[in-house]
Amino acid sequence: MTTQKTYSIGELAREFQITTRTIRFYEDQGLLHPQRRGQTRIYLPSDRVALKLILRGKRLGLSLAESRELIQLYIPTGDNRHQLQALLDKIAEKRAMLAQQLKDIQAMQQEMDEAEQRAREAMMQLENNNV
Amino acid sequence: MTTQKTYSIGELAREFQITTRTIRFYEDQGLLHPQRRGQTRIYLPSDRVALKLILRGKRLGLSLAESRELIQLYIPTGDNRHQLQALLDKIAEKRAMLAQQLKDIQAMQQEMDEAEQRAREAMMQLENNNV
DNA sequence: CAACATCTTTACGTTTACGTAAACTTCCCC
DNA sequence: GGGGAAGTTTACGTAAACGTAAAGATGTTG
Repeated sequence: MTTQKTYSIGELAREFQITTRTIRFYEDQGLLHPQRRGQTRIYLPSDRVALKLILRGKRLGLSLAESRELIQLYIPTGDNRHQLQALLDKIAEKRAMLAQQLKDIQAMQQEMDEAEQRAREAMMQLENNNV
Repeated sequence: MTTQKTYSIGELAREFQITTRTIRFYEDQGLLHPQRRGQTRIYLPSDRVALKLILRGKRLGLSLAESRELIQLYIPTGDNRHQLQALLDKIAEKRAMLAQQLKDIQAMQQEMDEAEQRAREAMMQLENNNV
């Protein structure tokens, strides 16, 4: 018997640097589904993974609704063909978004290079004028 | 004499698939600074570039405040050393963010691969059961 | 056993990023 | 010269993602 590790809401909040309010809000929005012991929420490793996905999604500008979709891509899929095709479509859609973001990041990185260049050159100018 | 091209608010809205309300809002937030001919706004190519940066920022999850910072990295920097150092710090900060996003994207792409695999396998199962 | 930490629910407040509507000029066209 | 089409300002509305506060249950520790 493999007993799973469990987490309290406070533990997760500390680990991920968010508030308990935020975690409860994600549950409210259907992104997390913790167990209960009485009133108290008990989180399993799978909840922790979901939380990681949500926060990663946030860093990439996903809405909670979008992250919920993403999480559902991980739920064991005993679906029918129609559902599976919809799933594949969603995956393709997310891929396209990621590809666009990759482009955006590369463009921004290049512009950071150029901005840094300009700043360094302006700094050199100041050095020279001060001799 | 090199006369610059100009754009109306409607032209830009159409080109970037946003509303004029949105463009005016960005001006309100200090992200755009169009000329005026009487009451009417006249946009220069530099405004158009700024708009592109804003929209790219949005795709990467930047707030308008963050995009405003980014845009300021492009303003000709006739600053003093202190300002320039602050500028370099900001650039480094944005770089770190982009690096994190890159990681996030790669992780997500891999998970999309896996999700697609699972979906395809589930589909194959259905095919077999139906023979 | 009193006090403190941690948990709970309920509910109103706040920020960001616009949407939507009203009421008004300006220009162009037949 | 009476409509449109496109521009303007002003202002209230809204969805998303929490923040913040109140009021209470639960556990544990000196």
